[in-house]
Amino acid sequence: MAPQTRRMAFPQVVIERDTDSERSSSDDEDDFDQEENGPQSESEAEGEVTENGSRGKNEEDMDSKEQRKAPITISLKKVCKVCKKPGHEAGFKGATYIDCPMKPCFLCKMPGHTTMTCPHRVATQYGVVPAPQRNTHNALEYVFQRQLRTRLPPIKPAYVIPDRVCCAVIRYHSRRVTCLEFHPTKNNILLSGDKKGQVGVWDFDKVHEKMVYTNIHTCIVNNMRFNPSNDGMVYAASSDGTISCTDMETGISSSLMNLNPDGWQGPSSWRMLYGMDVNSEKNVVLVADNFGFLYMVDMRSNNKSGEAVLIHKKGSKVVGLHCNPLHPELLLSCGNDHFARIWDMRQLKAGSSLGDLLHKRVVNCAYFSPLSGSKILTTSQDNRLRVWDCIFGNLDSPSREIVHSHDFNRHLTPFRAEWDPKDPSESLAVIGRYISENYNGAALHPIDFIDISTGQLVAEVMDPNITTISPVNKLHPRDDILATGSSRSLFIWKPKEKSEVVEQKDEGKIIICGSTEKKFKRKFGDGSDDSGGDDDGFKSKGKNFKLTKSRSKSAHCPRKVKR
DNA sequence: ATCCGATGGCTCC
DNA sequence: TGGAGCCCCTCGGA
Repeated sequence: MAPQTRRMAFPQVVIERDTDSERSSSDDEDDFDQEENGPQSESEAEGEVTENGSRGKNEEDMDSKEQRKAPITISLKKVCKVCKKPGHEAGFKGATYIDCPMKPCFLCKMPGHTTMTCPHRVATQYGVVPAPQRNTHNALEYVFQRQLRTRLPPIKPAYVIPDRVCCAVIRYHSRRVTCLEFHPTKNNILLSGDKKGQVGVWDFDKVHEKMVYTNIHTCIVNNMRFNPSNDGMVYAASSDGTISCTDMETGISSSLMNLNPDGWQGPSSWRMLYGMDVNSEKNVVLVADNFGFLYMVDMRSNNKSGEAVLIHKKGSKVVGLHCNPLHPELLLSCGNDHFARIWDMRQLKAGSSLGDLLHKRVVNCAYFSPLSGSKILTTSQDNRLRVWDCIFGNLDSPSREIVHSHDFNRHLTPFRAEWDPKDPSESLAVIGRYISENYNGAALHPIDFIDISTGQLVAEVMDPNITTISPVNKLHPRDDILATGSSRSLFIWKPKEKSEVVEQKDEGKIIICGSTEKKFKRKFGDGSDDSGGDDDGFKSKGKNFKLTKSRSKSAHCPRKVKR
């Protein structure tokens, strides 16, 4: 197979097909056949495995006869760890993952090919299902076209992609990061929540200062929002069943609501809060739980307002809530019942949704577009982003489906495609990628920038030192900055040219937190490892860590991935 | 180096 | 409807 290049605008990274993969079958023969009796056919090998697997009552007799005849030869023929059949083997060959050919494509879920040859991987816009031509000219759509569409400039501006890590805190959290939120007015403050319930307040202009509040929640922080009338206060919804309201300066926190006042009575009664948003027009915090219910808390009185409303299938998790930025009466919810739903806040009762957007799998998140609020973008575990171009039009099917790898659901924070809040054309979204690519010998998981109006991959950003998956990403509301939560670490990305011109005092710093500092010092290179000669040194208060820039074609990766 | 476990959703019965 | 068992690229700690 000829090497294939991925179609992309920026950065230019040539993906070389790992030649190991192409000779994998011959490798199998060479590496795994331990027989001394010469070559053996596939069927014989299979028979041998079967025999080993079904050793019955006569096994001792057979063994003794064979012992007398000839020395025992044990076949070490390996079987595929996925389908348990011999002849092929799924797993990493170097930094390239070889799929089991017996399974449907891991990326697009269609049978007949593997991820390696999936057309969506070779050219990502291949899988975009275009918007159907509809003739639905209703009055609402007419109003929308006249009043709202005119606010959007007809020509898309050039995208600015933050693609260089300018600072990072390694192991800032003690468990994996679950959510991020930029401060609404202070440009350099990033909030992060983790699986343990801790909330970090990171000033990425003062990288060395670590501030993590540990007493706010007892388990997963699922969503955070700032109080729109007091940006020193932040609300957080947690799987401990509480909404917290915390003063960012002091860390003093109060609980607005507790769904488990009697403590742990078993998993069937424990309520967890997932989706959350604030509606500043109506002065309420909206939260939803793992049993399908929506709750509202008045922000002025801090009292629960009204009764809980069943908005998704009873007993299913409601993972996302989003208030429309322009129409305060519109609410969008999504959950594990495979639906995203549009609601009228004035008529909130079970079964009265304005629209039900069906997905094939769990919906990780659903967001209105950030400026006009007239589009919807959802991330579903069926490896597809879905776009509805106009919420006032026909909602029966999405305008576009974009195949994208983000379906791993266990042990990882769910991936969420996030709008770029600065993009006036409302077409740029960012989302981490689950599947890895072989970038010059390292298996890296890029963060993708996708033009959701075309399905085209605008950019994939990665850094050779970030070998973990980055499911949590958020774009800055005003600056060209991307924040990433990857495992327990936080990263701040800026555009290359910009960060080279505007050097801030702590720019380019990496701080390693926690008890495993020595281990990470080795990993990131303190002179003792073979990380190559031309890395950029990042000096930070008496320590000297190295972090290589994201490179384009000449990218090299100091740390080979061993699997 | 290797193993293990925390975990969530899905399918099958 | 509910429980058992399964699962395909994790990640970090013992």
